[in-house]
Amino acid sequence: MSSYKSEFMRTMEERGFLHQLSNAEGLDELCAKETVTAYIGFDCTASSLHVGSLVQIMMLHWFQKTGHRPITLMGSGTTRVGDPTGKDESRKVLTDEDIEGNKNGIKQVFEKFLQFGDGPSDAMMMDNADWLLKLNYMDFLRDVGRYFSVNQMIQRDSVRLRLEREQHLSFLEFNYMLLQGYDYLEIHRRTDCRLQMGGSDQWSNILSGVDLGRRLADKELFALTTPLLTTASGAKMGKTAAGAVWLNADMLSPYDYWQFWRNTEDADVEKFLKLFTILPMDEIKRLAGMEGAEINEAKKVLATEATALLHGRIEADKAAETARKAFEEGANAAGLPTIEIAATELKEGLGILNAFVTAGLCSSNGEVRRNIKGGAVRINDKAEQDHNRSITDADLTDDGVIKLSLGKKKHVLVKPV
RNA sequence: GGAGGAGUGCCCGAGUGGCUAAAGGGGGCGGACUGUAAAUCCGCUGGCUAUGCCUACGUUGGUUCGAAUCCAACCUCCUCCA
Repeated sequence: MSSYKSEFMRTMEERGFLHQLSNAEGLDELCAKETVTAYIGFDCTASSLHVGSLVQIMMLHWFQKTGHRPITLMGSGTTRVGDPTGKDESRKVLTDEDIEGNKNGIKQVFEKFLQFGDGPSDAMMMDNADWLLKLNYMDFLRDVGRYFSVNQMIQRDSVRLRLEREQHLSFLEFNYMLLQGYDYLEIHRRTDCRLQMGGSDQWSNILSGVDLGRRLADKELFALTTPLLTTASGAKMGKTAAGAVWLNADMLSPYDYWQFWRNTEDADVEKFLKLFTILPMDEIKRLAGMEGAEINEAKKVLATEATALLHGRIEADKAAETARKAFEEGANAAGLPTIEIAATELKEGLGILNAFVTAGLCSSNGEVRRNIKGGAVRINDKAEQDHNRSITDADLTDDGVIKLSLGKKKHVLVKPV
């Protein structure tokens, strides 16, 4: 079925990673012949990546698994500029300290998916600040700027949309594509990297680098993008009830991460199994063949496998077990997200509004009030109608905790310490 | 540099002196139905120490008893001219 010779390209194709390729045959041949180096860049705009980046990370994972060398590029240099792609407005300028902090937060995730080291296919981490900060403006303009046509630059979606929407686009941001193009050239020079991958929104940025490679290094560089991920009903990937689906455990617990995958739409189960687990294809086919309520089993596998990749098998099994208890037995599973509160404070009584905000279930007292009115607020599984109610140690269950629920799916345990 | 037009809540978009925390739609959240799914239907959707107070219609000032609405300057964008 697949016409590709290299294991990497075959895998990418059958698992649904491919969207655009600059030269499919050429890349396939190269991957079949030798150990290739490829990179993907990541912005340092937040202290954790979220599931939106997971496709790219999985791609690097497979790239390494099929015998090649992946590079993760931390964009701490380009983050100082800000990628205008897909943004309505200029992003706030981040301070260098913020960027450095974000970089450190993001780094941790890669170690879960990639093996770093000095071997031929061991992953490397680079940071474009290492060369971008040293650039000399005049040299850069002359050596790189001459190859960029403003006529073409303003046709690009990232720029055109801003222009059409009558949104400000600073010259600073306008330069982003040059810098990303230059990154590719620089990484190629340093590591003989031949491939840049990324989300489909990065296509034109990647091609800038391909162009530079041909002109300044006289070498064919390759470009590969993944499809833009949306759910079957069209929503963007990566939102949950509580906000973004962060990859760092301190920003989204393994339990919540598991829940995110568990709540996948039926129509997405196969696609997600292929992209976000490393289960063999025939197993995925079997799971994806399930219908009706049975498909819930496939979703549990998806959730556990995806969670295991990120947080480890132990955490994944724990999350699955917690969910089983909470949803299938209705029990007060101890593994639910838990907040701690001083026992003395609990003795005096904690206002229900305060409690739900502290637990992170609501973002303001007003929201708690509205949810109480809407019948969504429960304490120890009992609906609560009184916004003046306090929770006290009298509410402690036999397990020594108090269970706060918002709706049917969101639960937090309060534990006195 | 000149002339004209525009900037509204998470997004789109109505509103041209008080009845406006701002129509409508989208999104989000909650409820019903289910399978912790989708679709559908219903409710909610600025904050607070809450029959009141505060913040909010690009920014800063001003007029007025009262401003998203009027005026001035500034910022950004669009169109035409130079």
